Amino acid sequence: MKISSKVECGIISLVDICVYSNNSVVTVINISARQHISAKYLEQILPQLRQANIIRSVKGAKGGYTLTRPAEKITLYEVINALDRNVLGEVTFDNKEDSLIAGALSECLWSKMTEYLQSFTENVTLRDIADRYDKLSAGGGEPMYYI
Amino acid sequence: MKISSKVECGIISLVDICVYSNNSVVTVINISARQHISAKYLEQILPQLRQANIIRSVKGAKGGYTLTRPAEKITLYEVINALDRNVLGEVTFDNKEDSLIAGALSECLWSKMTEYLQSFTENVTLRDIADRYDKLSAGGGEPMYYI
DNA sequence: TTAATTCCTATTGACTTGGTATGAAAAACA
DNA sequence: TGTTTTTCATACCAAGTCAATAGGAATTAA
Repeated sequence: MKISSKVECGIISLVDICVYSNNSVVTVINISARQHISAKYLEQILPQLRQANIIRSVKGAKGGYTLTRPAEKITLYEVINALDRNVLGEVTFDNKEDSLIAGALSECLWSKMTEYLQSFTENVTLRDIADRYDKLSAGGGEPMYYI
Repeated sequence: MKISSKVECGIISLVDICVYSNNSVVTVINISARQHISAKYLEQILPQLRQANIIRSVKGAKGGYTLTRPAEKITLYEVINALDRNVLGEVTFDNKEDSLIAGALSECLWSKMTEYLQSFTENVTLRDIADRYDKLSAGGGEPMYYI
C-alpha cells in the first residue's frame, strides 16, 4: 500500500505537537528540527490540518500550533482524511468501468475493504501513536529482543 | 482508496474468462467486445496474469486464454498482487521518514492495515465475484428495490 | 501461404506529487 | 512606530506514474 509523504509527515507532526507542547504552542521550525522535515514543506501541510479543525494556529511572533482537543479525541481517520481524501475514501479508478462485473467487484471487494479501513482508523487515536512512541523512546531507540 | 485501472480491468478480464470459457479458450478480442476495454490494453494486462500462473495462454490461430485452475482456487490476493505490487504490499512512502514516530505509526497503523487487507483478499476467490456477477445478471441488470 | 492470435517493447500525453520560492498578513515587543 | 517572528496563500518546477496506443515479431491452425 502506498501512502503519500504528506500523510506520513502530517501524522508525525501531530504526534510531535502532542508530545512537545507543554501548555504552549509548537512552531513549524521546532517540528522541522526535531523530525527532519523541511519547514517549507510543513508550512504546506499544517494549514490543512488546521482547516480540518485538528490543530489551532496562533499567528505572529510567539505563534505556533496546538491540538484543538486532547489527543485521545483525535482519530487517525480524521487525520488521514484531512491530508489525503484518497486513502480511506471509496475505491476509485482513473477510468471507471461501469459493468456488471465491476458492480460485483465493488460489492464483494472494494466496499468491504474501505469499510474496514474506515472503522479501523476510527478506533486508533493520536494518543495511541504517542504512547507507542513514548514506549519506543524509553527503550533507548533500539527494539529489545529477549532470546 | 485508489485502485489502478490495470487492476480493475485485469480482474474483470478474469471473471469474463471464467464465465465465458466453455471448455475452450477466450480471446482478447472477445473480452474487449464484451467488457468494452481496448484490446491493445488487454494485450498488456493478460501476459502479467499469465506470468503469475493465473491464466494459461494458447498462441496462434484459435488461441486464447483459460484459467489455470478452478475459479474457487484463485484468490483475489494473487490476482491483485500480480497486477500491482503496491495495493496489498507493505505500506511504502515516496520518501520514508525513519524516525521513532514513524516506527510507532508503522506498528500501530500501517502494518495492521496491510495485514488485514492481505488476509481479507486471500479469502475472496474469483468464484465469489463470478457468482455475484451471475446474480446481478439474473436480476436484469437493475437492482431491485422492494418498498 | 494466409489469417488469427498472443507476445514484446516503445512511446506519448496527461496527471500527480514531493519539494521549493516568494512574499503577504498578523502579532509581539521594544 | 518599526523590527522580528511567525503563520498563510499561491505559484511554480522537476520527476515520476499511469492509461492507452502503436508497430511489429512469433506462433499456430487450416
